[in-house]
Amino acid sequence: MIIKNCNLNLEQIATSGQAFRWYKHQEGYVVVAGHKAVKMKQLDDGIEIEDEDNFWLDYLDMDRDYQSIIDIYKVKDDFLLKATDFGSGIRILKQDPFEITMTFIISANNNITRITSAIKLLSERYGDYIKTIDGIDYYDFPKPEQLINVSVEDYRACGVGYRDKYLYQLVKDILNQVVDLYALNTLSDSELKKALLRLKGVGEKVCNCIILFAYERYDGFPIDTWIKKVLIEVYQVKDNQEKFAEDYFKPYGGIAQQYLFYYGRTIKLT
DNA sequence: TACCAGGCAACTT
DNA sequence: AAGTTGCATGGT
Repeated sequence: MIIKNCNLNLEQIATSGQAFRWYKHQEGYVVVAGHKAVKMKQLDDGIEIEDEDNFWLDYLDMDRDYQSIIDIYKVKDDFLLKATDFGSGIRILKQDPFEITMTFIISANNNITRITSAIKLLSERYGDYIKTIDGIDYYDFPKPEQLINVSVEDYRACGVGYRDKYLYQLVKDILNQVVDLYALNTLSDSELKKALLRLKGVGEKVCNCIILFAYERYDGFPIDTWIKKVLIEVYQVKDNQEKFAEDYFKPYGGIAQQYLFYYGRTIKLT
């Protein structure tokens, strides 16, 4: 299918730090999501996906008008003007709660390369085989049931480091029906955050990533090491960053944050 | 070698 | 309540 939209850039989405299963492939990307692996290619005024499933329209959040959001932020200050221009093709993907929660537990105090490699290993070892595209095999992110016999050491062997025990605990809690990530979407923002913060390995930052990328809550503002640099060097805010961000970047703090992250990380502040 | 990476849990004060 | 410290691991 072809999707025409000017706020839709594959490379920007792939490198914006929200998804770890977009693989550069020939002229475009192979994207693994929704138990599928498909080729996507950039066009001048949109993208082409080698698949007809309407799942992708939802996954890519095509019902939202990102230009109207950019228009809100680009007039707030010069840095946001540059950031929204630079990342005008970014969209917030609607991703799977379990995969996102596991992924962002792994992301803590880690770098994007290692996170990507750990997610790939987990999928190859424990997820369903999906298909082979141009000689490369693609695997689904494992479902909790497929991780039932995976030990703390097994997680460690996938390169997740000391976060192994957090992953193990999360899967155990899900299998024992202590938590149901797929039932949390009915909760209010604050109740959802409280439920997620109870999980080991999930703190304020990871929680904000999870609610933004998997629960369509766009006011969470994840503050990581890059965003800290932006807040300090650009906005001169060193203390009470959460409070400042919540106020200054509303009402789509999470989306604004994504522009700041993508731009700030690219221009390498300091 | 020391520091960093989409921070967090556990511990101390 | 607020501040400090250790943490796996590969890259620079």
